[in-house]
Amino acid sequence: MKKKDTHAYTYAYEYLRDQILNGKFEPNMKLTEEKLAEVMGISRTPVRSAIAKLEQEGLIKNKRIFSPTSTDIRHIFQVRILLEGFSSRYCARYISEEGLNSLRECVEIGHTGTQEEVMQANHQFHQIIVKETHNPLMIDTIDKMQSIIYLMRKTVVYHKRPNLIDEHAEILNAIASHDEDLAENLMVEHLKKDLEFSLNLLKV
Amino acid sequence: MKKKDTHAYTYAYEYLRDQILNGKFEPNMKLTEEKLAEVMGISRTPVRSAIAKLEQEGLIKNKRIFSPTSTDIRHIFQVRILLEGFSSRYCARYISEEGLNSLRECVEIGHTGTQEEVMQANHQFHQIIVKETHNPLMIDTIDKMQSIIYLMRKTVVYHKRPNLIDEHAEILNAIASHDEDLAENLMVEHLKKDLEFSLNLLKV
DNA sequence: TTGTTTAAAATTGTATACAATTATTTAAAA
DNA sequence: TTTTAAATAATTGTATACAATTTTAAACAA
Repeated sequence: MKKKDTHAYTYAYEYLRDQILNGKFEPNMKLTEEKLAEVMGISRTPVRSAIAKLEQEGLIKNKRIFSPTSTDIRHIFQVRILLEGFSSRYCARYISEEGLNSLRECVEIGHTGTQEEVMQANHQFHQIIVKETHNPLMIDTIDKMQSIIYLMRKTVVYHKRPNLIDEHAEILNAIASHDEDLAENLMVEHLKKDLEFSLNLLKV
Repeated sequence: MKKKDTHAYTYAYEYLRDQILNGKFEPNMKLTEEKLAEVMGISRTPVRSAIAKLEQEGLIKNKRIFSPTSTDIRHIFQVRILLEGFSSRYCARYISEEGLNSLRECVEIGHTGTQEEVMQANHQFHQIIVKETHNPLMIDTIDKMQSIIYLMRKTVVYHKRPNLIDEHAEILNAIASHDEDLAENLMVEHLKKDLEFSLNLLKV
């Protein structure tokens, strides 16, 4: 199953990440390097690197699968809201015409696409806004949260949260009309709704 | 020089970090695992881990010493200001009495301590405020920026930026009197001044 | 010169053996 | 029994050899 055109540690990273995100591991399960290495048909060394990286991203904590509590998720969103709120404000002031068009496309797909496409477009919409800050640290920090954000997004799209796409459209409008306060506020409210919607579902 | 009571990879991490922060390496210099391992008297394996961690913290980029441009530093502060501004607001609402006392102590040392103590107290002051959010991701994110922030702080303290401690005292007052807006604003302004002061000095 | 191709060297990635540490089990004492 | 201590097993940390890759240098053609 090992690909020849990529490094073993990349394979290990992606394999582990997918397994975790798709819930193939018991929550809180202990990961041992040797067993994983055997399953993947590689040695411990690349598995080690992969685990170290996933620890940095918060998917693994202390060699155990991290299954966030609702408090953990609230904490993650507290940071996310701060960074994406700022990014939206920044976009309202500085966004390029191409950026705007990309955002419009995402909203469009949100209305017409398949569930898989909507997932992707949703991700893109937020990604573009952050990228437009052109701040590598900002982009990177949000990037490292993506794995866990992905778990949320799946819930939201899969269970068809009401107004999801409409809210994107509103944010887009605020950005397009350079209304900084509105853009930030709408993004903050949008994310808070995502958060509460997901938490309610996860609790059931 | 290797300590017996700690892991080799911890030693490697701390050694490299210190060397970088104290400017012992050429900016942009390429780090090779084998040479570093030889210098430290350990094998490549722990050196690898250390480098990987420092890459995550932004002190190394692509196996090269990262020497931030002023644009890089502005980007870092853009994120820092966002997170510490929020934390100050949060403190103004929720801080504990112990927290307040710790902050008071930091201000006190800022007035009376040696340069080394002032450095430490300055760090503590900001650290406490972030810690009081009790948000692990927030704390962790700021933590990973510390290495680079340290470079700034050294400049600010060493060159005795005017009003440094007074501004801390004002922030403390705002927090103690639960004035959220003021606490956030003062922190934001405080950090912006740090930034500009450092950038001006570094440019000379 | 400049650019392209090939050979050599340097460096990183991976596997594996062994050492150090940590967790688990077993057995003895209270 | 319950607790403590010792022994054993499991796991992680480190060194090292070798393979794959990347970088550098050299040789040659345009």
